[in-house]
Amino acid sequence: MGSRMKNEISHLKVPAHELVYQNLRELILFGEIAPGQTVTIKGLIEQLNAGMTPVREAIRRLSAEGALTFQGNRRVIVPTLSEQNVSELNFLRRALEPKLIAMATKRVKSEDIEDLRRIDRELDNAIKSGDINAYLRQNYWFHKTLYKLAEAPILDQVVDILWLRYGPSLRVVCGRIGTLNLTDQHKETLNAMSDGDAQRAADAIRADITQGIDQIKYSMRNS
Amino acid sequence: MGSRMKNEISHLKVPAHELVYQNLRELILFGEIAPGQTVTIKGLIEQLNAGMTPVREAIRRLSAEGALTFQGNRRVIVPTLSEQNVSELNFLRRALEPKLIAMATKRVKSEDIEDLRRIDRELDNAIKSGDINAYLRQNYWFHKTLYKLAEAPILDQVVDILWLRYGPSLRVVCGRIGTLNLTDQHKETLNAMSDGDAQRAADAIRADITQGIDQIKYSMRNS
DNA sequence: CAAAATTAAATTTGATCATATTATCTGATT
DNA sequence: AATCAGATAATATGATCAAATTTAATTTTG
Repeated sequence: MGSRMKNEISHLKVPAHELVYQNLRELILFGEIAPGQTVTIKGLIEQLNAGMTPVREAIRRLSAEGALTFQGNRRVIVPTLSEQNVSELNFLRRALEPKLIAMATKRVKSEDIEDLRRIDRELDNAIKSGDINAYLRQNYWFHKTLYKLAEAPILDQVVDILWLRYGPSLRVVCGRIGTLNLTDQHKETLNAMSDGDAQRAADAIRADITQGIDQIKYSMRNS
Repeated sequence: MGSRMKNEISHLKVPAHELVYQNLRELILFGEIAPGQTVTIKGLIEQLNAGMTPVREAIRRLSAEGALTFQGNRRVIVPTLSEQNVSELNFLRRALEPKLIAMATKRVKSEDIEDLRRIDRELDNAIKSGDINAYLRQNYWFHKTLYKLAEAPILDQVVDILWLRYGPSLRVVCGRIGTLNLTDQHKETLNAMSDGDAQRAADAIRADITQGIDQIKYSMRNS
C-alpha cells in the first residue's frame, strides 16, 4: 500500500532511484545509519518504501562514493573510520577546502554572506538547544553553500566524497562531547570573506578543520 | 548469442554487474568511448552482451565517480573537459599525487621497483611502436601500481576519480601529438624512490603531471 | 556426559531477468 | 507553429534462481 516513492502528486520528473539515493545519503551522512551498521537491500526496500531496482542503484552510487563499503561476501556496511582514514581525511581536507574558500572569496556577493550568516545563526541555535540533528544538517549546509560559491565542480565532487566519509562519525562525536563543546571558525571565515581577504579566510577554514578533526580523534580515543 | 556475461564456466563468484562495471570503465578510461559520446543502456546491453540490471548499476557507479554525467533528460554522456576542469584537475593532481609518492617511497621494496621498471619498459616499447592502446594501459598501470604502494585507500579512491576524468582525453592527445612526443619522468621518479628520497620523487612526479597537463592543454587549444 | 566442532536443513538476502510502465523524441498532419 | 500518434529508450516491478548466513541437529572428543 501507501505512497510508493514515486511521482504520485504530479509529474515531478525526479526518478525513484534519485529519491532513494538522496534519502539513503542523508541517512548515512547524518549518522542515522551508524558507522559499522550493515545495510541490506530488503531492509531499505521496506524502510524507504521503494522498489528493488532503485534501491540497488542507490547502493551502487553510494558505494562508489565511499559512503558504503562491500564487506567481501555480499554484505554492505557504513564504514567506520580507522586512524589511517582520519589521517588521510585530514590531509585531503586541508589541501582542498582552503582552496575552495579562496576561490569562493573571489566570487562571493554580499547576499551570499547574508545567507551564510543566517545558516550560521541557525547552527548556533542548534548548538545552544542541543539539537544534534539540526546541528549536523546546518553544519553540512553551511560548508556546502560556501563551497558552491567556488564554482569548481570537480573539487566539489571530491569534497562531497570526503564529507560522506567523516560526516557519519560526527553524530557519535556530538553524543560524546556534547554540542556545547563544538566550536567552529565560521564567523572568522565569513568576516575574512566579506573583507575579500582570501588568505585569512583560508586560514580560518584550516583552523575549523583542525578543530573538527581533533574532536573526531578525541572521540575515537575514548571509545 | 551465447556467452552472456556471467559465470558459465565455473563458480567465479564475481557478479555480472561487477564485470560490466569493469568493462565499461575500461571503455571510458582508455577513450574507446570518446568524450562527448552518449551512452545508452540499450546500446551497452548489446555491446557488452549483458542484462539490463547489471548495466544500469554499472552506469550509476560510473556516474557517481564522474566518469559519466547525466545530461538533464535521460541522456548520459562521457564528459568532455572544460578549461575549468583541466585547471581543477591540475590543482588536485599536484596536491595529491606527490603525497602518494612520498608515502609510497617510505614503503617501497626493491621488488616493487623491479615491477615498476618492467612496466615502464613496456611503456617505452608502446611509445616506440606507436601502440596507443598499449601506451594508455601501461601508463595507467604504472601510476596505479605506484600509488597502491602508499596504502592510502581514500587518497587512492580520489586519484582514481581524477584518472576517470582526464584519462578519456589522453587518447585524443596521443592522436594529436603522436606517441613519440609523449615524455614522462618515470625513470627519475623510480631512481629517487629507490634512493629513498621522497622529496625528489615527489618533485619528479610533479614534473610528470605538469608535462601531462601541458600536453592536454596543447591538444585542447588545437581542436 | 557435556562442550566443542561439524554438518545439514531452513531462512534470509542478493543477483538477474522478463515484463510492464512511463517518459522522451520524431516527424507527419493540421 | 502546435498537436498528436508512433517509435524508442529509460524506469520500475515482481518473479525466479543462487548464494550465504543462521539455526538446528548430529557427531566427535575431552
